Amino acid sequence: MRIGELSTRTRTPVRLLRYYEEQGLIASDRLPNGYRDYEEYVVDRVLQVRGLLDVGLPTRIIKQILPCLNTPRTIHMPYVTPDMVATLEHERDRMAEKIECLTKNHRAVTDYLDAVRRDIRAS
Amino acid sequence: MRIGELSTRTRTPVRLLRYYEEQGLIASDRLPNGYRDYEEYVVDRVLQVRGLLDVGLPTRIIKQILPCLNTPRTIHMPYVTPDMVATLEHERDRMAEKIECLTKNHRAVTDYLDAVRRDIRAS
DNA sequence: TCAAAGGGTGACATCAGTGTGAGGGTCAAT
DNA sequence: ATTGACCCTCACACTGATGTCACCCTTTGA
Repeated sequence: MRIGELSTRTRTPVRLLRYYEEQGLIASDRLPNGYRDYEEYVVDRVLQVRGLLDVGLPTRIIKQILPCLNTPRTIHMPYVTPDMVATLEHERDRMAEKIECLTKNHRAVTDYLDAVRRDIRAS
Repeated sequence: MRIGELSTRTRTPVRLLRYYEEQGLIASDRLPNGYRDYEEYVVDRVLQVRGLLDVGLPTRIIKQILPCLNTPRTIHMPYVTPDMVATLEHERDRMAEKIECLTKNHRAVTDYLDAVRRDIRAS
């Protein structure tokens, strides 16, 4: 598929798709006329990338996490250096921290909203 | 306490503390000589702010969420407009999405690392 | 065949969160 | 009285993710 379709299907500006490619987050073939040509799986990949960006991870890190998200993953195993393992472990821990932080604040906001609603109903 | 102590206790550059204040995320009194003077609770507040920033929320949003994190919260109730409630509900939902996304990817990375370790031990 | 829609590159702009440095006060210890 | 540590403001710079615009090519349909 060409970039326009990928854009609408992922609700992502064309500009960003090119940017993600520039950052090595997605890949594309080229048609004879130079147009980018994407495979079907790229749709999911883009959504994954956007999710991670939205959650606060930088492209640099996302690039390293991406191999973990492939199925079958056996293909990518031989390329893993101890260095990369360390990076991934670190990122995994950071993600855990973020989950904890978000969960805590999510609860706080929820509780607050509940209290507000009770307050309104009481008045 | 003065800004230096707050900085070391929160492991946050002085520059950022001033920035957070400029953005309305923390408050300070002033000593007669113009130095900022922080109350004890600001330490937690800064950590909260940093956590939320790290998780991808912009200061603009954090500012709106902060009232939810106060105890006792009754003091802040009267000021809540329906508009703010809507914003908070929206942010709460976005946080839930982020938690889900992070959890999914955290699991993926974890599984991947497990697989890698199995692979190494087998070789 | 011409216009419109879609694609390509490149570059500059913006915004938020930071870093950093200049230039200048305050205060405590020597 | 001076030094050094700490504080102040102001301001310019950078990075990363994005918006936007300029300029040119290709494909498609009236």
